[in-house]
Amino acid sequence: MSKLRSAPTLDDVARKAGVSTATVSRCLNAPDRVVEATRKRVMSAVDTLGYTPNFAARVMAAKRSFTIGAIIPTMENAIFARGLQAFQEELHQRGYTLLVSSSAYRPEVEEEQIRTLVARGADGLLLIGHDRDPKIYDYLERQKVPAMVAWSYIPNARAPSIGFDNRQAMQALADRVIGLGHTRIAMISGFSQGNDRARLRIEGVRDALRRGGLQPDALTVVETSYEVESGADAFAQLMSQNPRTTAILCGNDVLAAGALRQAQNMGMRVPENVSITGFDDIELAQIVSPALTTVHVPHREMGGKAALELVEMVEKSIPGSTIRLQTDIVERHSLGPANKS
Amino acid sequence: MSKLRSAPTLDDVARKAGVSTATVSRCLNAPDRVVEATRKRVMSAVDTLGYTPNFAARVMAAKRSFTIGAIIPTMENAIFARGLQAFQEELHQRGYTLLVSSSAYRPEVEEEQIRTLVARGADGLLLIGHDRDPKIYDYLERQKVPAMVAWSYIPNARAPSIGFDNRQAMQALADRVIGLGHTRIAMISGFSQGNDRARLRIEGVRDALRRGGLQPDALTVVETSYEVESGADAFAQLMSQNPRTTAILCGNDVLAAGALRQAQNMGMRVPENVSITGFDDIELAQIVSPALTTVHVPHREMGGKAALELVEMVEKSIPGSTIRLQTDIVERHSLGPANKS
DNA sequence: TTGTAAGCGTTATCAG
DNA sequence: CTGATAACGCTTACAA
Repeated sequence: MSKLRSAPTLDDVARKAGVSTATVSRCLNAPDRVVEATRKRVMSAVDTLGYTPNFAARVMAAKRSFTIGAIIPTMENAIFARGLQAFQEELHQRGYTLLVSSSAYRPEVEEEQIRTLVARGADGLLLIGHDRDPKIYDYLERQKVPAMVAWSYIPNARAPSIGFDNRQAMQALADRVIGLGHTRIAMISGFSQGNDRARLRIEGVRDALRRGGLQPDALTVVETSYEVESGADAFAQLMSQNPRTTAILCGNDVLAAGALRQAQNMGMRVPENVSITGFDDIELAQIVSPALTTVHVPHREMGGKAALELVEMVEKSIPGSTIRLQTDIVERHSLGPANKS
Repeated sequence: MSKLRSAPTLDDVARKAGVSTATVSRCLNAPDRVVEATRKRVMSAVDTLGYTPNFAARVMAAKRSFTIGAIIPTMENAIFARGLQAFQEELHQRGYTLLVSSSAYRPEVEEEQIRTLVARGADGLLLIGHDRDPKIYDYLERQKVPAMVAWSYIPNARAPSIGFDNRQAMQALADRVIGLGHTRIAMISGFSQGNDRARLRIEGVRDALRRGGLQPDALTVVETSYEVESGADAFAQLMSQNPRTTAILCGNDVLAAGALRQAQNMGMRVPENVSITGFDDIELAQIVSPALTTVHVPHREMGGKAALELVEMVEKSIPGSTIRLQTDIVERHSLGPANKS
């Protein structure tokens, strides 16, 4: 009693090839465990029928989904795009499929999505940054779903991570700014609450201030959402608070692009009147003019290695190691010497 | 014989609440079909156990996955990001999860991903643009997986679509350019092969040329990949071919941003020496300077309505209707009157 | 309103 | 090397 025009099943293939379903299954999953002759017969049945295995059934039976989930804070700008693309390419090569969802920087949303992904049988998870309710790590451990953190390097954290030292990277950039003679410095950051990357970058600036003999506490930081518009607003606010500011360090390139636009709208020249720096080195950094001096992050390398590492964790049930990547400063044209006014 | 520390199942909940698995299932899927008292008991069992339904099992049994798949050409720039975000938000509200994958503008990859998504039990699919092997539509029909096309409006196509008339939209912009006195016009487009949006936009420019009494065949079009860098290269090429060109229409904002940068690198002023226009009105368009005159596309509206329509198609098994959205020209500063040199 | 039990399409264990 | 057959966890007629 053939179901009408429904997708062919293992059974259909088995019947057509005159073998058992077990054999068909083997042909697909362990081809070497079946003789050439039958394998051929089965394979031809497979594609004359246009058979595709039913995913849900496979997951249920095998208790593996060959699926990796990733939850990123946002898809609305390119910050995570390139790294994720590399991540997905690497996974694909290894036979895994990537499921992406975005949390809009909301911890509750992220938590819900983690649970959803786990319920869907994700074999492993990629998370951005370390900051989250410890319960989540407990949950993941109980469920035995390995997770890898990216975009942040923190050794001995709850989860292994691949990334760079946000604090040190930002400090290096701030050192440079200070070295150029800037003393009246301000910062535009993303919200640091629950965001270790943002928090550490602020700390990095303070470190540099301290090293440069300046008052770290005097640093004015405006925290805002990661949008161009917000960067623009923050810039205006900072400038009205202290018009003599000569350098504004931004938590990322998106914010910097906004600050830059606002500076120009206010009739200021960059970097002659005010210097602006970014972070991430996304494409945007090269598009604005003047192009942004920023911190280059090896996004593709990070994504690719994250995939490799996570797959290892999944397949060998090992803890996973923490990997540190280097960043470097790319000098373009938005940072110049302090204007001795 | 309790499996050690494995995720709790329906059975565990049923036992704990002293009811049958059927009842628990009902509590979760049709709460009104069970009396308040038992429902409460069940629900409390559910969350003391921290129960989450097993997705694969649910899909197998219900033959529904509450999952919608979307395949977009790229995640590397923001073209599809905003629309997709709206799409996902709307789906989420209706209890669906979105699975995204990107095909890197490669038809074979797209086809494979469509099959993967279907095998995973996607209840419906969102595809970008109409151009693809007709076999794919046949396949989708056989599998009874409804698909909706976005970013392009073409009535009576194989699949219902939501989008705008790419040809007419580009024509309107080109009309404006011509109205400003430009006659030596060139175009930078994405590859038009297998990309109806790109192809129709080129046609739109030709239409405008024709209406303006100019030679449509004389239009030089450079086709390239949708990257800033490519836009820059194309601009250089176009200018060396015909240095007297006064306006360059670009297939999208990314290309336009590249062209703009290249123009400036070559020491040309925009729009005084050459006008450049974009398409899409992504954030980028406002960030570059001069800001791009471009075609505004209602991305969020498109994404939101696509979700609504697709869910309807899935739930009511109806064909789905084709919806046309309006675009409009947003005038910023990259387009000016023709320079009568 | 609730329970019983038959699938759903694979994989995996055991025999043969 | 291949074939039966028992799970896997849930939904859903059908009965009670």
